[in-house]
Amino acid sequence: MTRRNELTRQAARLFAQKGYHGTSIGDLAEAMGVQKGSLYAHISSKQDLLYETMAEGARAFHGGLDAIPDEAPVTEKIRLALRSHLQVVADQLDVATVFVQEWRYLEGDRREEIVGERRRYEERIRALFREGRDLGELRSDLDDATAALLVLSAVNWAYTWLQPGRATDELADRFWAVLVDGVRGYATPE
Amino acid sequence: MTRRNELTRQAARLFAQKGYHGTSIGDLAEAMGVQKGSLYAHISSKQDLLYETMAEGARAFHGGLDAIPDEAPVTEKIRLALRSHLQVVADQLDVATVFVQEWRYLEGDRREEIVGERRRYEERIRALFREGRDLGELRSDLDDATAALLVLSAVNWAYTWLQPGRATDELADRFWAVLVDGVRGYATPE
DNA sequence: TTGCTCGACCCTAACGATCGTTAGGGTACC
DNA sequence: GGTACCCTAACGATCGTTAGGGTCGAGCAA
Repeated sequence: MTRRNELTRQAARLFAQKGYHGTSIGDLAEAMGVQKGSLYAHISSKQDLLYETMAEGARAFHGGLDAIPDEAPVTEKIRLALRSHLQVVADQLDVATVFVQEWRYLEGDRREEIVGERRRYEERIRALFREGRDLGELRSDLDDATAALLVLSAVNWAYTWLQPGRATDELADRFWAVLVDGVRGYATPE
Repeated sequence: MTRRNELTRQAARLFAQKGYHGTSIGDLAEAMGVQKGSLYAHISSKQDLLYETMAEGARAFHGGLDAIPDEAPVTEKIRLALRSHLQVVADQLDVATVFVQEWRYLEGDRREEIVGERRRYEERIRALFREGRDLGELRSDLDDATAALLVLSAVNWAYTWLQPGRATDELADRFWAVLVDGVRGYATPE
């Protein structure tokens, strides 16, 4: 683990804990056991650290979806997507936290870039529900945009309550069970 | 509208837009068309403004739930709770935004107070699902804690996408429809 | 009507602290 | 002789906050 990587990790941790603007270069230096001026041997600005954390988050979330097999049934793909997302949050809680709530402090082109990654990710999730309805694997009268929004919102909030120690996959499956069959437990015949 | 109230409103707006630490007293003064020192005729610290916004948020969210009739069926109560929550977010988007994502910058006792209000609110939602399962209005094998977590997470994220102009109640009902009957549309017989 | 007070509101000017960043020099290991 | 790493010391800017003084209209007494 190079010194540079350690700095990125500490930055993710502190940004997650106290926010980007709430974390000073001095805080970061203290966490590294170093004078604050010394950090500039590794970075050229505080923004660098934010951007790097965001880029790592984007990579992790997209990478998770990439592993989902194309030929699986849609409900299964949704289940795997839920697992993947929560797994990323659990494995890299700090990075995920920053990715979700500190992106607005990015400046310039990097901001547009990360916003684009976020949008692309959401679009991939939305596509699952659209596809599922079109293929007849989900109910024909499904409001797929709303369903996708429900799921995306839920997992985007996961960083606030997810405990990395706990069985994350099982939790994802429980989410999935509620989502797929609803809370009432019998379908309304049309 | 007193000058003091106008300041609180501007604070909510700026805190929502740029974050608590990202908003300076100078920014607030500029929004009020005043020199920054002048603000201290109205407040005694920047924290005051944050606390006040949070308190207003807590009041609004709890007030919404209070209007739900006790004797209604549980599924109906859940529908009304969804409507109420989204309505508060739509009506007071700035306040809701700050309430949801800036609470961690509160300091001292006020922080504990607001955290308590948040927890109490979530408990009221959880109770709906527990009660619904116990009364047999929801499926008997329902994981009520997970269902509540799903809903709470989804609505807590609403401030990021909700557009106050759009038909909020209808949107809440669409959420409810997905939640109640699921995306698959037929129950798995056990 | 005039004169006076009071409260609401704002000003300028500065305080000490902290911010992110830079310059220039030093040590130690490959 | 690099290369990786860290130091001290300071820069100008901005932070939240305070002190002290000023303006203006409403309310009331003469």
